[in-house]
Amino acid sequence: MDVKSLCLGALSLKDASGYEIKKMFEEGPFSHFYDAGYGSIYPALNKLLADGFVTCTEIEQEGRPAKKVYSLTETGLSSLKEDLNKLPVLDKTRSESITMLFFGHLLSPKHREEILESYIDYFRNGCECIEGVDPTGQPAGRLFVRGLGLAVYEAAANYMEENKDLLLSIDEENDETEKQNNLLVETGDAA
Amino acid sequence: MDVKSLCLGALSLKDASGYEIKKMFEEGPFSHFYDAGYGSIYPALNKLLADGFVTCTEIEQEGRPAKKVYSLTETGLSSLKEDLNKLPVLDKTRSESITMLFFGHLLSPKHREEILESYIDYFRNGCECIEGVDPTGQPAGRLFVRGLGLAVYEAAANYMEENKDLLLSIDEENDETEKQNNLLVETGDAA
DNA sequence: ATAACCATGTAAATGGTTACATGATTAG
DNA sequence: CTAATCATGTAACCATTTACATGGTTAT
Repeated sequence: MDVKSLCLGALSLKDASGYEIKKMFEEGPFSHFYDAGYGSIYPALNKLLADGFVTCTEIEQEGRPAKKVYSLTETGLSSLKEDLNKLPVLDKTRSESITMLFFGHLLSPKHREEILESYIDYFRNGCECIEGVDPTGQPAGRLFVRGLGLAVYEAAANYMEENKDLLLSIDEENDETEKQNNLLVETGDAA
Repeated sequence: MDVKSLCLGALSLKDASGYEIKKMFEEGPFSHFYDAGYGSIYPALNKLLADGFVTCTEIEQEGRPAKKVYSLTETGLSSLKEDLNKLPVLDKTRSESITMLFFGHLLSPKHREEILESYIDYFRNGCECIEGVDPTGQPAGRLFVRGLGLAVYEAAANYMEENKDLLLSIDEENDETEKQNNLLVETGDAA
């Protein structure tokens, strides 16, 4: 599963241009479990076009640049189904916020709280973003994923709010160490 | 934040060899929010050694290959703290399981259930894996992250178990479409 | 005016995975 | 006897990100 398959997936929902596919990835429910930039979408679409998995119609617009709208072909749909019927690769999550909180004892209290608060905001925004999309009439798969995203984001935000003090308590525990650490950061001149 | 910073982080907990760092990533609470293979860890350690961020002691062992145990230097610790005091990059999650369930209507009912069940197992195993590590005496940061992982995994597993029927109900809704889709998969000969 | 949005693309750089290479020991 | 564990490393490959390049329109 790469950006090519992802584009095929997006096009299975509706015909779209590269620009619109990007929007689908970052605005729709898509954004919460996969992402892709222009630098990967445009080459992917050109590759799919060359392979006959999509067709392309150039559409002139008044007062806007022309856009290339892509449609799935029958071979494109078959290819997508083949991808979809493989066994999924295990999830890969890369969270710098969690990594930083994990090493909370090396952080200044101020920065630790800053990270915590913006991470809570991140999940609350995620919830709002999902809730903002009207689920009426959506197929079961998308409803399921929507609910899963909501459940996970809410659980994360709630846990963090309820356990803030666990992280903030480091201050009292390690007060002396903290001071030394901060001194080191101020003094140290690493590359 | 790359594998180099991650190695510095691991070494801030205790001195270790590349092999041991890998184990920390895949067994400890680490595994749930970041991962790295030998192909990135060994080059990272050599780079860190060349930069003076770590020192290396070769330790001969009876009946085992010699191992290189790395320790953080003062500049290494400063560098780690610098990394840690930046603003974290937003989480990046890549879930093929969710992508596949999202396109549930294009999946055979059997495969859809298979993905769902093994995804639930994945989260349940994640919980067991986290619970399997004794939290006694761990610093606040690690306790916090431990609890967060547990909360998120439990929420995901519970949601999926409670809403299984949402996905399995696609069969009745789209019975005719399904048959056509399956026919297409069997007939189609995409590259 | 200035930023944001619409719209497409390429090239270089980054960073990581996979496969390969080696080899002894121990547990099932 | 076979698989797993311990232990290190390189080279090729791959995918994606970032920076660059261009340019009109619309909203603030």
